[in-house]
Amino acid sequence: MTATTQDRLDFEGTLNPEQLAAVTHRDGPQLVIAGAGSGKTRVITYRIAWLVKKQNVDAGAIAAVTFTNKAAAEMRERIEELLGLYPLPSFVGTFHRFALRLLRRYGPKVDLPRDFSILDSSDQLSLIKKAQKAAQVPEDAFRPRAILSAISSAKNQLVGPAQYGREADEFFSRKVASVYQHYQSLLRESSGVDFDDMIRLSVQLLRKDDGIRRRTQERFPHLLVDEFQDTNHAQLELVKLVAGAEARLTAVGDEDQSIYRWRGADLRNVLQFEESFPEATVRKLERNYRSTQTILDASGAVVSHNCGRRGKRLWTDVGAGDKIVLFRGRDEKDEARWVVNTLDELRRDGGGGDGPSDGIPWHDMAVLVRTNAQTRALEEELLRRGLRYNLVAGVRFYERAEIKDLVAYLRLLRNPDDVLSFERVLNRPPRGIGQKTRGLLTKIAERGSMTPWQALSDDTRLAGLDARARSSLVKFRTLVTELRHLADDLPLPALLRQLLEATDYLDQFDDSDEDDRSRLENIEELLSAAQSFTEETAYRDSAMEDSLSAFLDHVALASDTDALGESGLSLMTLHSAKGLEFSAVVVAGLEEGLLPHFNSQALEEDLEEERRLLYVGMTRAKRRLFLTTCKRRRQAGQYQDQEESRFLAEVPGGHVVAEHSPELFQTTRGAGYGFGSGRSGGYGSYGSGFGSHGSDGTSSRSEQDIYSFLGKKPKAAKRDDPRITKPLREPDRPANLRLPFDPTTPIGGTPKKGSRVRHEKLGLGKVLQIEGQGDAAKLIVYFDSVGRRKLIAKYANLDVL
DNA sequence: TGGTACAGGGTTTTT
DNA sequence: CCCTGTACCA
Repeated sequence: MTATTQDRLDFEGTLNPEQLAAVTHRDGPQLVIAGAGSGKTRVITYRIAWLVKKQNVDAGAIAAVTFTNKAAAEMRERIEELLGLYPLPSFVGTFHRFALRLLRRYGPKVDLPRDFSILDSSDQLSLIKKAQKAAQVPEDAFRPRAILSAISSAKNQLVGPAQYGREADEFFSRKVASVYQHYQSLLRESSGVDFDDMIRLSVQLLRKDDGIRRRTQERFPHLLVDEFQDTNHAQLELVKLVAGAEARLTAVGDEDQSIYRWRGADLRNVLQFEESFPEATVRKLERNYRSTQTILDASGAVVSHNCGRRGKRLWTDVGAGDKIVLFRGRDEKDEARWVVNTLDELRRDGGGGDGPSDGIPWHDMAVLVRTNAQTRALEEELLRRGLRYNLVAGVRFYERAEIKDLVAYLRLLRNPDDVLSFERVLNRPPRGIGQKTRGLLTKIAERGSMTPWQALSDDTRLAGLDARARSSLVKFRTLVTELRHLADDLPLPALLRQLLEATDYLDQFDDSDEDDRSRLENIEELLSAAQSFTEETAYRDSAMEDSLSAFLDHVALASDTDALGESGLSLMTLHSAKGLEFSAVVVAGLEEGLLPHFNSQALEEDLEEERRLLYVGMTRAKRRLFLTTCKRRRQAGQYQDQEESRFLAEVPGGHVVAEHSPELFQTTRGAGYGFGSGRSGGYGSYGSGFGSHGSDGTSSRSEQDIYSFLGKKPKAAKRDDPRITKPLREPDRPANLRLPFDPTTPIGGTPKKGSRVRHEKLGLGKVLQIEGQGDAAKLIVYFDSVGRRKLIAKYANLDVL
């Protein structure tokens, strides 16, 4: 059986010469510069297969490290395909999971408590605020986010609080130093570890303990690292320590796709690889299997304006393909209409008249934007046309309040001295322990230098509290104590159900309220996540001694993005597009201030990163690429005139066909300057397009009412959460929301209580209540399609029927 | 204690 | 415009 798999594995026949060289590389470190679409995952997985099958390396001696869970999962799957029934490498996972493994095992060596909790970014922020209070660094002068990011970059540079304090030589950094000190003690006291510390402390551990370092190196003599351009200093050090002197390391990356500088990623790790690993071999994969030559040349031309790169030239043998289309629109609505129109056209006939109709399905197309706010106009247009879409964004599952609450309960059951979880859960659901009682408890705890839980456990310490507060607190104590006993015997899903029961957690929600229903659904998904986690780990690892701990670690590190929907156009930021590909791609909003973004225009390094962002966007396209830009755009509520992005001038004119909106033609001097060659003569080439648009359009309505955005984002935006792998409901059909909108219908008078009304997007409804008067009035309307909504009369633009 | 009112600020985002 | 976070009142 394994023989068949083995026979199928034909390295020479499947890989191109460069890939083969990387896969069969002998000892010593190598850096593989893998251009977009050049098969880097294939190189990593085949190398592992090669090591195992041709070099007889024990699979258990291989560790493959990635950045995201998603990449890790994909890699695992593909290795499994290649290796068949061979045992899998003993580690395929993220940097943080790797670090976590070390720390769970050897934590005490670096002064960590046994059951430490992993803080997410909102936990971090609240701890920072506490630290600021303790350090007397006022929040209004020193924004917690700024402080946090300073501390985070210090940690990424492996600078601890003491060293930071020594080196802080100006005002701000002295404040940071002081908060950093306090923050670290608070972390310690609350048994917490943040993401940055997971790496930093692992490095510390391996540096200072020769035995553990040697054991770790012996354990993983073969190390592969993906997305090396995203590593920060601390991660590089970790790699060095694990690789050791032998350094049988394969690092794969692409400096042109480094887009996480703001998060500490250090391009020098790629550019100066040989300094970290002197014996290194550097290879390049330049053959591209994804895009047309036009797309490769154009994107390559753009990114060649960067200095910080090794340089490469991608090629393909699929031919030139269609030209890139540049659209200049009047504003973001105009842009959205054109984009949706053009893509719809493409869906129908594949576009560009080349041969028989081969439409591109919606799910194989994407619109990429720089900022999340840009998706709004696009969403609106898609909703208006009743088209389905996937918005890759939104609140992450494990960051939703109800999920965080329940997870905090679980964390508390594992470790009641986890102060953050304790405080989160203390009065949730409300049980009469408010600010005052909480403050007193904190004070008692501080006085005895203990955690709130320890203070709560000691009756004599509660003596000073008034009877009501004390009884609430004692009730809470009993609740937690009982749940902790249950936690010892019950399997996780049952424990969660008991927890919901015992806390009356679900009572806060009203089944008839839309938001509450979605919260209840989220809780159900958490339950099923716990269920499948338990089943899976039990199956994989029957010796799983502590499923609660394992689940909590899983939850803390989980956040697989993008289980992209089966159907529907994808809308996402350029950042979240990395690693994906689509037959047709639109990069929208090529304007100064957006791409490059305002805050990244000053420093050359930042600017280069913006350019790479565009490069990443362009190279997502397999066949068709569109770029759009507008004359003006509504930002933060106001229209602003926009300049075309400087990057557009870097796209070689010969690869581009320019179009512009007739609206632009009407309102500005002749558009289309700049791209002399290959202009297709302006509007109209995209068929059914513009004639109809002009008439429904912006001119007949004022700008104000166009932007009457209601309630929350459309339901479709909330779509299925990708992190949980249960079968997902289809996103709510925008068709529900679509209603014939007739701009000629006059607005018929003032809505009164009980009036039947019609809203452009929400459809028919009945006014339940009115608060306030005139334009400022707030209406509570019950809509047939979406239920209760609160609207501002002025913006709601309701038709009274 | 907890809801509702206003001010302020608004890249990107994984772990 | 929309979200968050804090201030104030029931």
